[in-house]
Amino acid sequence: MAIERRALREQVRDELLTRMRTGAVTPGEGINEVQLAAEIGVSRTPLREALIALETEGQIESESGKGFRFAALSAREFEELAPVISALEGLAIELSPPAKMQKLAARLAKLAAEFDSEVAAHSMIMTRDDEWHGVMLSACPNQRLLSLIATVRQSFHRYESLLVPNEAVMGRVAAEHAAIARCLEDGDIPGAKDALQANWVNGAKRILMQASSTYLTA
Amino acid sequence: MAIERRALREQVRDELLTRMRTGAVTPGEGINEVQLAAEIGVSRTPLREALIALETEGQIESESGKGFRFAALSAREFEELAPVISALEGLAIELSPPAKMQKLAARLAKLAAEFDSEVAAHSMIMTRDDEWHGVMLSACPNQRLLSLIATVRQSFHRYESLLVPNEAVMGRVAAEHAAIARCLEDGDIPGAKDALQANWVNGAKRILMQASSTYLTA
DNA sequence: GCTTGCGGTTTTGTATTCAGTATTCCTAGT
DNA sequence: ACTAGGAATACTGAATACAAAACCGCAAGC
Repeated sequence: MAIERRALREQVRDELLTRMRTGAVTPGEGINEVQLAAEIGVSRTPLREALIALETEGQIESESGKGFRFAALSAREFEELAPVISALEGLAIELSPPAKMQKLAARLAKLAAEFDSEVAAHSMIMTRDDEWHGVMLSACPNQRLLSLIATVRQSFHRYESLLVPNEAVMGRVAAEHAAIARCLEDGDIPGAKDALQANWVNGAKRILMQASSTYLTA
Repeated sequence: MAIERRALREQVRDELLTRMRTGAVTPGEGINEVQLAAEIGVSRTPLREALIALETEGQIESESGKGFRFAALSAREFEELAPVISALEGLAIELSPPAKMQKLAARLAKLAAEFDSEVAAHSMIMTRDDEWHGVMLSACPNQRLLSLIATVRQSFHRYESLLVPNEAVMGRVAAEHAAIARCLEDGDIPGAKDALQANWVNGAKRILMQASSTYLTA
């Protein structure tokens, strides 16, 4: 086993992300650095470093002198994220070698089918969704694009986790995966892109309608 | 005038960016924190915070224990950036209200024309290019998208600044601006997107061919 | 009654210190 | 001569300390 030594700031970053996704913190909430650092069990320095990293990713906001706060959730941003993700993932598919893509299609279809049957807990859905997209993107050679996608997906997942009922996510994910896999098996890249876009955008709309708007600010 | 008070880390970040763009540092070069901090005139803390922010933007790399280094320039990444930018900016155009877009078209055409005639220094070209794109994107309501574009453009500009002869940039920019403005005046969004994409991708290729590869690693 | 100025307190922003790790350079052994 | 080992050095990563700015409450004045 390759022993791994991760910087503290990375671990803190992950901890913060899970807290944000599990609802352990309320969106928009201000951050008291000493208190939070104590809670996590590190000093302020690595905490601040994690906060700064998350800030440039758009997950945390800050104001000079006022400190950091967890980014507020807004219906507006949620709707903004959908087209961005679909455009980026569509591009990723387009840039992937068609041959490789077609090979992946079978695996994707299988994963999509398994998905349906499985009674999945909320967190499990996310994990599976991430896994599926990981496979789909695994043929894309554009590293920079992949890293961007990862960032944006993080933001989106936060919304899904917090304000979306399980069944809705299930619905979006299942339909999306199946449709895309079908297109990819046929080598129909434009079709896959359309499916992606339709699912993301419509999915976001649908989700917003039934969202328990406890968290949303606007 | 609204008095502005920016955090030190922000100012350091800008300073680092200009150093990277003006070639004051060589790509891939390791960073000595104490030395660089002294040079800039701040302590290590805000410097590190700036470095971390730039790292999540992809402009700086780090390895645990080894510290930070300025991101190396690779032909590969340069080629990777082009399709990402064009996809994002294309999406931005698509999401902008057509009416507003058409209003902007005239201004864009005028700016593009001025551009040609002006004997522009290297830095001036960049400034004008930024300005032009700023106008083009000013009708896009998707904040998240705009912020992503800004980040990616930063990375791209670094390549252009360092390894591209003036005339080549001029060529790309002039052709791109004129073509896009024309399409937008006609309300031809798909055409504008195509023009964008063609210019970015071909431009990148052309630039790479004639690039003084002093800086490039691969 | 509402505003406004002041003192104290809390919290952030930055500097400094400490500890742990990588690197370098020298020495000793083959 | 060349390599392995180890001490010395330098630098990063994290913790702590300090300074400055923002918040809170209260009281005085309009």
